[in-house]
Amino acid sequence: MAARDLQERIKRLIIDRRLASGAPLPTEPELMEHLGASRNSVREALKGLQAMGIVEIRHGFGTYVGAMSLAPMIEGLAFRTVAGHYRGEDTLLQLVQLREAVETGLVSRLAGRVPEGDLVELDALVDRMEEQAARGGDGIADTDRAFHATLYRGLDNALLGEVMAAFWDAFHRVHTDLGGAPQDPLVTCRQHREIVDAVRSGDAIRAEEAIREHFGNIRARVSTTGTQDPHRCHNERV
Amino acid sequence: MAARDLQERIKRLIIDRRLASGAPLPTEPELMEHLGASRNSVREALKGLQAMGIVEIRHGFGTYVGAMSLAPMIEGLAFRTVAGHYRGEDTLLQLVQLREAVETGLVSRLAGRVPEGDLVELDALVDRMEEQAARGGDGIADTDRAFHATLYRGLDNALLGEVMAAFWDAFHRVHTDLGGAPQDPLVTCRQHREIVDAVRSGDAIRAEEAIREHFGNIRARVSTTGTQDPHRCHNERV
DNA sequence: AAGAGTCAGCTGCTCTAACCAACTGAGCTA
DNA sequence: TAGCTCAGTTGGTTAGAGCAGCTGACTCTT
Repeated sequence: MAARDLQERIKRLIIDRRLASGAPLPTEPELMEHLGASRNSVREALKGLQAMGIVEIRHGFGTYVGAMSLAPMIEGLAFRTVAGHYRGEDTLLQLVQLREAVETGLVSRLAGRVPEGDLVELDALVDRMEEQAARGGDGIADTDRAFHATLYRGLDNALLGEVMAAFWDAFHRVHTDLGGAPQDPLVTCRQHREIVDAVRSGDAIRAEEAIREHFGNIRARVSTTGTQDPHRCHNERV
Repeated sequence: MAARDLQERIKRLIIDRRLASGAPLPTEPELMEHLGASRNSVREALKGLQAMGIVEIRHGFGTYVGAMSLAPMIEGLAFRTVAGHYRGEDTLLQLVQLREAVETGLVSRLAGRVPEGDLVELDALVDRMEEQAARGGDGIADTDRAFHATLYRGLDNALLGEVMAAFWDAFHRVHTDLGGAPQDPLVTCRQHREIVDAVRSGDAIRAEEAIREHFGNIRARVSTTGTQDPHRCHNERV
């Protein structure tokens, strides 16, 4: 009763005081008095808000308004996918399809509208990706993530970009946790190059096709990922 | 230190034991012993997991594996949007654009692929919507939600449908909380009818255009929503 | 014998009080 | 002046007690 209520009241406090991300919240004793609850209840409420990214707690320093990033969503999506996977569901494939559906829709809108500066940056990222592929593939995942982030920057909508990045993160994290088959770096590089070229040419159909082929490659890898016993890979992050 | 770790260990417990949604978790005393932590720490960890929808706590009954729905994501998105809005940011518009971008991408894929049964259901929903519009608009929001949910059912991907529904919920909740301008029911009905017809005809371009017009209408409403003082509408849910 | 009411026992919820650990900043020392 | 130390603040953790909601078995009534 009280706990749920406390969370709402703390949220209202943030709204009412127009607190921006990073702004300090009252200390625990202050919140205790302001909310008329015990320390324990206040802390439990804060823990819940922390899990939602609304609040950020720094030991020995204070409590602050959180970045409200989509990190909690990534957490939830990833766990949901891993848990479902181990119970024999096709959750990982669904996650890939989610990304594919959304990204094909977005890229056709992007075709021909990406600023030249971003296109140059994308080219550079693919260059780096090829370089990393030649050296064994170290750090290629980060480059891949940067590629997608840069691509969707042209949409001029921070939220949209964040959501795309969140889906990418969730997929990547689950895939590595589950010990999925690594991608062929050369094929991946070629596909990314094609995406840049297609977007630059302004051909929406071709861009969509390029994304679809890229995801077709990913889907193939996912399908080969069998259900492993979780006890066998205890370094996984869930 | 311990709290974050405890959450991970509880998550691993769910994974390792292959617990499905609704399965009972150990009681608090059992978790205390199993995890070697105090009651308080265990509870704080559970509160965090509860906020992420991973765990469901029922007073006087027990703790269970949660439905892992996207409800927490809705919560986070909604709060982020409301908080940003009151600080003068265009967060609500960004949320609409997110929906528009994603749904236009999906509907073009849906065109001509929706099963006849779903199409009939969509027709019935629009019929009901028109009826509700004539009677003053009561319950029209629920029908609208059902419409979008039914539409994307044809994608045959539960996760995708849930994400769409989550975006709808987040927008709707924020819009009502902020006391946004109500839509013109008749226009909305006409636009939904057009969407069904377009999808049935199999014309992807037309379907996309129908969705875009629908969102153009929504965007217009959003733009007229000024920043109100939160103290003036205390029945808002944040 | 069937039904309703009661109570014991589980469960999670809240509170108090004390101590531990991380960080900051003022003041001291070299 | 530069660096160190230490006291004070903040959150982290533990402990123990009592409150509150739910279940199921027991008992009493009909």
